Amino acid sequence: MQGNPVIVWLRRDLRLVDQAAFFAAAARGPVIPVFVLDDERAGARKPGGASRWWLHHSLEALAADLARHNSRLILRRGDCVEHLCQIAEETGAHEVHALRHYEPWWRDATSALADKLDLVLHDGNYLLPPGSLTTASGGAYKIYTPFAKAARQHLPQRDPLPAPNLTPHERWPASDNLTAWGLRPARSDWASGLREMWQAGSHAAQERLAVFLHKAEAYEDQRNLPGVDGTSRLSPHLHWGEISPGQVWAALERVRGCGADTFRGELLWRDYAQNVILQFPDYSEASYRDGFGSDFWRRPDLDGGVETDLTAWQQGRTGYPIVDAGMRELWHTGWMHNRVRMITASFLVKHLLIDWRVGERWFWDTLVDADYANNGVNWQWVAGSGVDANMFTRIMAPLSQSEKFDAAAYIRQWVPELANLDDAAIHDPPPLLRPSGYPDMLVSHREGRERALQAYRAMKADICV
DNA sequence: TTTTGAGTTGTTCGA
DNA sequence: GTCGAACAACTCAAA
Repeated sequence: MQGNPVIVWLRRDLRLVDQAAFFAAAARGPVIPVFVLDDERAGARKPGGASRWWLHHSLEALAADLARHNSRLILRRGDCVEHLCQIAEETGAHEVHALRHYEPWWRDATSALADKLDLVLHDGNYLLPPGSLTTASGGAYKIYTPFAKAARQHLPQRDPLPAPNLTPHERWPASDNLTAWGLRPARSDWASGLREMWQAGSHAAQERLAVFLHKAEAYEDQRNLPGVDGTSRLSPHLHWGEISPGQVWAALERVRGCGADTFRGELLWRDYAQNVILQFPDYSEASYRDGFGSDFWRRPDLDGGVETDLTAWQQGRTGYPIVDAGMRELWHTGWMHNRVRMITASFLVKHLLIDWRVGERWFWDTLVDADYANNGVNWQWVAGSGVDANMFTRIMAPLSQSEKFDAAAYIRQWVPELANLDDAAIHDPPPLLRPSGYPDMLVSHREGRERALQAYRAMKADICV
């Protein structure tokens, strides 16, 4: 029986297993999987360079997967509503199935499409549907801890959905050529470090999960050590939906010890961040709290040092070994260890007193796991400008963080000009041991800290008037 | 309704 | 070296 085909509209849910849209669509008729690169959509964040690289390879992997299921991946570029309507008309498809996404531009696109076609939305890229949990008084959660507590109580026990049984389909609509999209670097090949580190696609994601399950027990002890490969490195796979968080959660149920539980808490942070952007769609664009407007920060138009400080931070030439190691790891691999993300972000926001949104944009462009919700929530947390309480006056000390979390080997790996220094000297190389090629500190910890606190005191005084 | 307890990931200072 | 207090004081969630 060959009924009307059904479109599966893919965004960042590029998998077959535990993908509710595929599963439901396959039960309704022949499936036409469609991915539309809609990066000129009004209000949308264009994927950053590292994200585009990842997307290229992830689509390639999904297309190969679909080919093994006697299916295809239809690629289109432009307005997603127009393309989906056109494909529906061309093929006689009567339904579009898709997973829900909560970026403001996807919410807009979804409602625009629902006006024109029979759109069936499914949950599946989060543990619980964002917005489904409410406090006792009926409001949405704003703070992580009570949110996570409630989420743990409400999580359904369910097995991941199997891959869909795709019935062969004959008449395929036209598809773009992936390579012609030019998602990979055009001029200089900055992606060699990414290629060494990553393999996109759901098979690679499953392998990452399998590897991590063997060391999840030690996660609690090792996750904060940048020099140890103690984290899951699942973030880009989860962001692109190559693996479902529900499947990761279920797999971790079988691991004993508090390490797995701590990691499940990290998965809940993903859900929490979606709840935040659902309530505050421009959360990644503007400070949540008053006082953190553009006159709080050093202004590039008034302070010529801002531009050079920013460049030094981006290039990993701040003179703080742990900061430089992190920023170079990011540039080289498209990823940075979580502990070091905090340190480098805090350094930009507090020691350099540069608007967190500038740092957020850099991370957006350079991270393979760049995620609108996670990026904004975490930068605002570091900056102390967000819904969750992190005092601005808590200023991370990069040098003691570096020692505390044993970053010597990590620094040697990413800042080779310091590789000859011993453990005692490498976190804060004294002037005599500083190699000539390695820059002085942009600002001393004491001065940077004082400047930040001074700005904060001035802001508070201003608000109270 | 009012009150109370608590908030991912800290740092510095002085005893 | 280790410990506890101060930082500065706000907002949310739940009883």
